[in-house]
Amino acid sequence: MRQRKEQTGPRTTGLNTTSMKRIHGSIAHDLGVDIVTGIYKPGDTLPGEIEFSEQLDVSRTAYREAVRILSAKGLVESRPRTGTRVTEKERWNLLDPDVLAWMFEGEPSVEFIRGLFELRMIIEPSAAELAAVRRSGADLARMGHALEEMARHGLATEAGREADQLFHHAILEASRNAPLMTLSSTISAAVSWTTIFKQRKRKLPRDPVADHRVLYEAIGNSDPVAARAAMVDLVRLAQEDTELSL
Amino acid sequence: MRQRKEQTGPRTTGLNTTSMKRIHGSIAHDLGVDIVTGIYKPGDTLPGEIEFSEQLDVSRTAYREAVRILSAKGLVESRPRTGTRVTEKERWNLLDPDVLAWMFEGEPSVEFIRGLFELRMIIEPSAAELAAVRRSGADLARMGHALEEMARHGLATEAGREADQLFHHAILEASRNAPLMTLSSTISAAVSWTTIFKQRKRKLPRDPVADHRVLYEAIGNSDPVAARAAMVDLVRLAQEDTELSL
DNA sequence: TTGCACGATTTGTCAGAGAAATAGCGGGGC
DNA sequence: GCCCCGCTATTTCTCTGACAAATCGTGCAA
Repeated sequence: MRQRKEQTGPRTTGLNTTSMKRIHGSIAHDLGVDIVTGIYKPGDTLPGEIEFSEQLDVSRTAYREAVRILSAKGLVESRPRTGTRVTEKERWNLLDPDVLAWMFEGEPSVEFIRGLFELRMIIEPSAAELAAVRRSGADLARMGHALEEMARHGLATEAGREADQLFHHAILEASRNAPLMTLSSTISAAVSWTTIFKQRKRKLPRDPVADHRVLYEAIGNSDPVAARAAMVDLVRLAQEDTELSL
Repeated sequence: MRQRKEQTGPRTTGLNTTSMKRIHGSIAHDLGVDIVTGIYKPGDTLPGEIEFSEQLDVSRTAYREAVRILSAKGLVESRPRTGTRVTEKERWNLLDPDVLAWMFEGEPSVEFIRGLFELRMIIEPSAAELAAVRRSGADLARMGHALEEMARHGLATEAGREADQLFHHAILEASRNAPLMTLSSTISAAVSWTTIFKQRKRKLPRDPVADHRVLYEAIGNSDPVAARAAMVDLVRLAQEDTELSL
């Protein structure tokens, strides 16, 4: 016995930062998805510990640890007597990798997608600029390798998408700015979303690998102005492409 | 009995996002601070559940829930047999409000402070630009009110600092971008840090309230270019001011 | 040398019992 | 009638003790 009744099954999504192998992890995942997709709305009270644990046939301990996780990400707040309630959206840690991933398990709203691209358009050009100034040879090598992978597999493949994320990640790393680097997963999510859309909805008007190469060379030449411009191009293209698909 | 032996006492810090009233909260807080300040280094193993709970005279339950919180913020990772280890810095959610607050309970490194200001210089001017285009009358009213408060109390006071944070928060809100808004607490931390420094180390060469007013009016006039410029001025000033104090 | 089984250790899960906090209700005083 | 205060019921919080599951390392065997 002691098995979860409602195992909703892994939805077809990419990477998991939280293990999710343990029960408390999968409960946190499921509840998290239900919250960010709006099944539970801000102000709603989650099932009480006894109620929930009996319904799903798990221990109160497991449920409580799951709630701790959600609480740490700002999604819920627990208090005696009133129970555990979903907090208002403004307090959610939307940039938390898990929360972001949970958002993408549903159908994120158009505004949210737009917001993410807007953020990307703010962050990445500056990151590219910094990277052009601060990059080391090792950074450059990583970018070059990712570029090769992209060229080899094409952006429509899983491997190509992975390489794309690696490329952008390498740029963030080269910016030598720790707070900026933590946004890498956020950027990745946006990148992934874009390329998925690209894959299934449109043919690209230009060769995206070539565009990446321009950026790569600008950073290689330690030319921050060109790097910023190239990144702006890159993001704008992705943005327009996505916009057409919304 | 059942009382924590080592209650390190509330360090003199500002706001708590996590309640910390409960035992698991204070354990998470203490451990979190110890991790981000480097007492536990990446790769280190945290005390085992039995060991820790006996030493501090708390239950395994409480300790485990604390570890769940830290794990949700990317600070640690638990596995059977090997124990709970501190993860490498790259995986920490530095933009998590709690993690950020914990960083500031110690003496953050110069690079980190610089990185934070760099991020602020990237984010806030764009946010101001967006706010100038999208702000509502209510947003403007909030900013105006915060401005008045700043003028009344001066930036050297606690009330003044609070008003400053409110002002910047209102701008983020007016940008109408959810992911951007979640960076508000990050910005706040940087703002708070700056003004604290200002207060105890230097006299300002210019009237900061007047500078804020320029920004406020640019946004009021729906002038994104002027708003960006004003915000750049504001952040640069804070940055230079802080730089001198490092 | 390589592969595999096993034992030891640590986290993971469960069950049950109180303790603590608190929202809401009701009674007493004015 | 209105306000303040204490009581009660409910929910989370904490503790305890037990067993399950995972996995690293060891040592044996092929």
